[in-house]
Amino acid sequence: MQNLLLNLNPEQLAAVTLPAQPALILAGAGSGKTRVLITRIAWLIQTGQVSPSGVLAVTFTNKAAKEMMMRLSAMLPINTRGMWIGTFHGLCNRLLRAHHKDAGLTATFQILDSQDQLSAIKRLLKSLNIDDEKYPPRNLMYFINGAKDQGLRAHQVDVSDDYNRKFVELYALYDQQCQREGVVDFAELLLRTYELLARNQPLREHYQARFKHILVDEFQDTNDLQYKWLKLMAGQGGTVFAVGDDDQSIYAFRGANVGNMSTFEREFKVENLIKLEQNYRSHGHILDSANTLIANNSKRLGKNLRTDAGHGEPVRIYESTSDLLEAQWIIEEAKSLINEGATRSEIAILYRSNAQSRVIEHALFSAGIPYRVYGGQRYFERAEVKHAIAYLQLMDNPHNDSAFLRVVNFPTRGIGARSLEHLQDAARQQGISLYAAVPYVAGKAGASLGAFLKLIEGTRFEAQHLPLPEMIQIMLDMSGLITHYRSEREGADRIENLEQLVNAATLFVAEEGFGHNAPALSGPQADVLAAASITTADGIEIIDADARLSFIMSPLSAFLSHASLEAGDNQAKTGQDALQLMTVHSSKGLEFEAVFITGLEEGLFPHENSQKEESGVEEERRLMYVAITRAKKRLYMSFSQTRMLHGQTRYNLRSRFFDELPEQALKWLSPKIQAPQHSWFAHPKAAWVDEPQFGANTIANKFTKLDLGWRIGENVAHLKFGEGVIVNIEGSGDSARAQINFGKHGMKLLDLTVAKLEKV
DNA sequence: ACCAGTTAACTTTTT
DNA sequence: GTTAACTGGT
Repeated sequence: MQNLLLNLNPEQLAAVTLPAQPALILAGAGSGKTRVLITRIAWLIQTGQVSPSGVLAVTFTNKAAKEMMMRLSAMLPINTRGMWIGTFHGLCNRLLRAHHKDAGLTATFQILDSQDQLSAIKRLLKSLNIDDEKYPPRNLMYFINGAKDQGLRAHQVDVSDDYNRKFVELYALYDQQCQREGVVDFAELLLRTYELLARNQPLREHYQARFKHILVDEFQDTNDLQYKWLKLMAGQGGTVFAVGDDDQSIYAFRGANVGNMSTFEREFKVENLIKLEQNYRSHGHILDSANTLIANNSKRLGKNLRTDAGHGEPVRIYESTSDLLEAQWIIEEAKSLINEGATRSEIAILYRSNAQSRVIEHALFSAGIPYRVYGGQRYFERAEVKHAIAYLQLMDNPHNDSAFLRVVNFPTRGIGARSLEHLQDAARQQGISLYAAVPYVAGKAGASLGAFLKLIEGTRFEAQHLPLPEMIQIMLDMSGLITHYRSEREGADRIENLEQLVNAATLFVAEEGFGHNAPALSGPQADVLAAASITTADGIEIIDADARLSFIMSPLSAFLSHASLEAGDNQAKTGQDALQLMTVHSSKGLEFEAVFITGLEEGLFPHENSQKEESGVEEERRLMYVAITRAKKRLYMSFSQTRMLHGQTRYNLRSRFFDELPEQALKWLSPKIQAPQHSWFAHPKAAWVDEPQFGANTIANKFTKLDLGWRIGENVAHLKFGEGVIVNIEGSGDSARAQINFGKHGMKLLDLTVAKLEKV
């Protein structure tokens, strides 16, 4: 038996071996948070305090859940497959499948991803003849998800005005539509499970008794409903072990509530609060920068990272004149890093928003440097895969109208808008699904719809007793998808993706233990199965949800939920050693030898949409904190005076975050403040490299427009508004006015003859 | 049913 | 500058 506790620092050791009481672990970036969480589970099991089936470990991403399982099986001789380790949504899916009747769902209920949800909402609005200008589908979706994330049903939402009343009404109708179609959205998975457990006492008590230890990763990212869910699962005296970092809370925009950390502390009467402040990732100057920056936030639980690694190199800061040059500079630096022996995949280029990647990609492409962009389209989100999935969904649950509409005329089979209108009328009249309404449509339209219905039923018949991969192969052939893409010019990739679906199914069936060669249970996990069926004191039989999908649903249902819950790899194909490009958000949890944080400009980072409220700026600051703490040895930050955004040139000030960094940790590679007479000529390098790109009609000639000595792009200072950049000048002489970007004070139009402006 | 041409929008993102 | 969604013509 290996000693799990070796090589833990005193804080980590204390956290791992805490008594069975509620605990909050404040774990800074790079402090070994995941390690503590996993070792805690292993230690609890190894010391006999809990059996593997008594552990509930919740994460936010599938990646994190997988990593946890992998590392846990490396520590202990157990099969983690049957354990309750997963995402909130994955675990809820399992519970709802096992108890679908109690939850008011069909056995084959299907899960809508955000795309599906939006189209379901659009469909709803259309069927109700509601003006989607007045009630934008996207807003309605945010409204519904926001309410659900707080644990509120339509009738529980406070109505403030008529506009809101309509939203609430539509929320209720949306839920009815989903119920009719046998589908649930992501938020519904959680809310349904919550309601199931809240209402069903025997079930609740069963799971509360079962899960002796509940462990939560990234606790700062929980929303209100997830917190309530955890509270319900834990019950009285439940032991929740929450690990998180309030300084890394960057998902408030999707409902995450950092306040859950202090609420948890209060409501669970947490006596065990441990801070992990020893950082094993970054050198001193980098860490100092992170610490000094984040100290500007007001609402913090308080934490300061330290390292034994020494100061290391200073943080390098570069000011560029244009986004193009910024990209070129990044590439020059990256090149020299590689020449010095750096591995490409150990270099990351981070940006605030995806739109910024284009310039950088372009420059990398021209320079012939391999790179990888995270956050592209994922496998199960590709159109052709979505189509194939829709056929499978119809085979498993024909009342899924979204799936029906997606493929009823794809490949085209002569079912146009008119035919569908008839069908939708019939369905509405009868209050049934489109599939069920087909017999009610007469004439030519009825005939072609009938043929489609026969196709689905024929496919289901042919496939019914076959293993999942063969089932999918038959669907691909019979649906005509493969034939359709074969006739398309650029269909080869799509066909390959479709064939890939068969492979994915083969892999899935093997991994989830479906089929004949499912591994037999043995060892410490046997009790997982033993609990499969229990009878409570009241004589109510409970079918216990096992963590393995194969016990509670058919391979097809399981595969479909897998497709919705795990959209597939979010990163470009691995293989070649490549530079890593991603948003700051998607960099969370990763680390690199060298990091470039780019586009550090007012309006971009912090983003302009977040500047209205102080809490918004604080979240941006945490985002910046996350970005800084990704770097191990070398950190670059850059910003540009001009940038093409939405097709027009923007003049930005450098980010306020620069003023919040410790000067002694920084090294400015270019002058911090430029002499006014130099303006964009300030960098000889810039001017030369620039010439080819700066054609006669781009930025260069804009600078030639002089008025009263003021130039577009020039940095100025105003008594009241502080520093700004001249974005535009209109008129001339005594009617000249300048549009000036004052960063946090916003854009102002000032009369140049009146305003007291100074050159900076 | 399908194409081309026009228009409006547009942080961050996992499940 | 890009893209999705819509309009009008064939």
